[in-house]
Amino acid sequence: MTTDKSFYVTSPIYYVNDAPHIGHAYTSLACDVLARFKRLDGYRVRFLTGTDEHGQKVEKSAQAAGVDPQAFSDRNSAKFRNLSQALGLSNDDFIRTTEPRHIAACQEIWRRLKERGQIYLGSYSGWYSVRDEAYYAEGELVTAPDGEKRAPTGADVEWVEEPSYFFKLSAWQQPLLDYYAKHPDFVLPQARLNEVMSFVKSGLQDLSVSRTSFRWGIPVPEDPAHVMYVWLDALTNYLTSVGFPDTKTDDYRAFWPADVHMVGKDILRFHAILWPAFLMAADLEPPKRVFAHGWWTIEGQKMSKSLRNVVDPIELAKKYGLDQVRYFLLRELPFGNDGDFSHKAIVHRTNGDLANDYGNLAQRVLSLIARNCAGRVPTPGPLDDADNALLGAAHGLLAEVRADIDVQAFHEALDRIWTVVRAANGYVDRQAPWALAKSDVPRMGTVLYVLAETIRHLGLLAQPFMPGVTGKLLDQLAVPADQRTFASIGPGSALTPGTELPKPTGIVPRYVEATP
RNA sequence: GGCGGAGUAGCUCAGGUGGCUAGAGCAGCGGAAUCAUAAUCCGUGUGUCGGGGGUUCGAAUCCCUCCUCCGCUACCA
Repeated sequence: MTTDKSFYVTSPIYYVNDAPHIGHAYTSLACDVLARFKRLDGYRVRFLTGTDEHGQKVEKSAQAAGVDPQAFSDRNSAKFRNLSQALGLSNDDFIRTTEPRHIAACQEIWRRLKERGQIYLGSYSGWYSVRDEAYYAEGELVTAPDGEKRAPTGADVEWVEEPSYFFKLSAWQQPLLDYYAKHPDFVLPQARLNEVMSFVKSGLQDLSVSRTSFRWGIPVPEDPAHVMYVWLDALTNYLTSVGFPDTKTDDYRAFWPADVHMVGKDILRFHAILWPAFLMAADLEPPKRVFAHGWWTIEGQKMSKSLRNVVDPIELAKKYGLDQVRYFLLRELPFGNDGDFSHKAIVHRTNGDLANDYGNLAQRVLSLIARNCAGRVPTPGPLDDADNALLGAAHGLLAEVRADIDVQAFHEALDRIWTVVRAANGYVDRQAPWALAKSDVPRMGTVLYVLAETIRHLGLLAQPFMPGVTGKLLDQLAVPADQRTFASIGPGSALTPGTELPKPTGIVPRYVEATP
């Protein structure tokens, strides 16, 4: 399908100093659902993910591991690439900040900012701990019993100054506030925009955007003693992927400004304040939306290395099934909220919603057809009110789900689809096609046709969330590959009576506890 | 401390520009059915809508106040 509609969604680039965990998977899956939905809805889509590889932490971790930072980054970046594969992500690009294309983009952004007088050389001063190799903010310091200021780690701190380039962030306070006012949906959930605005209102200071204290970063053009501040480096990846600094390319024109930057709530500020400020200062357009989602606890506990409860998403997918994990993460809680991931919850949720409601609906309908209609799509007769009500609900779903997806309300979208799943199960019981098989065969055909059409829609619409399960469902309805986009929603692409169907098999297994 | 959000059935939440007998899912209880993955369907909630006060013919929904919880309050990412 050709179209002039385009959609650009990004995950953050993940820091190679971390091991992939459920939080990374969550962000990426949300992006993936958006990307898949928009593709099915006729958009030209670009979904970007990747890894963030510069910074003092990486430099130090590499040192500790006895390898050079590039080798360290190569190794850990590969873990995130594997994660994308294991999750079945449909990303169109995987960017690494150590790639030449990205270094070029960053240096060009820098030049632009410099030319436009947005960056100046000054000196960065602050409380520095030699032992921790880190600066601390005034507020973080603690006063020791002897009256001396100490780092929160207890280390000695000293007041030091180093030369640094600064970005005139202070100049963008009002333009940012104007931008927020003009784009009230720039940050979602809305409560997060309030936080961002109050932060900006409280006053912005110029930002140190270069460092001389370590080397693992992108050299500042014409002053290679400095490397760029990691966030200026990292955020620019969103531009790199669409071809920047070449703003004339097809990709750049189609995809910039980005439609959604999906981020965890911890990095919202960088995306909602620094990033639009950098862009405006470079005379580039700010993104259309930043969505800040919440965090998962594990069995009621915060995930942490020390608790050793860090969940490997690949293991989860192996244990529960990839589509089950996808469904659970996006259905269990309002997107944006924090939630708890527990074994009990995912089993309850997926057995109840997926196996019992969704999978079993498909199975009962398909096997009724297999047994009573010689395995062919039945021929419908006249439709009564009950038939029209169910079909109408199925046909009307797209518009409603689309509205939910457009504000990243994944849980609402799924809830809405499930109202039709439940309605369909109720319809099966009330119509009792197994009884009609003995009393009124033509009516039975109508009922089963209505049901087949209904599950076709339920299959089409759930594709972004569960590509595997829905693929099996659509296969069993003999829906051709080219009739699986949302263009096939509605009666225009209805199943053709008489079409031969494959033998039905279950599409979603129940999770059965291993008996000890 | 400052700013912001939230407190609604056992659980998770929706509603909230004031006005149908306050809703959904799950759990529980009762029943039906037997096509299906022992899956499904139907029925069932006397809830102080956090407490108190106020405005109003009428408030979960507006105002005041109190209590509780949560988030944000910049340069490791």
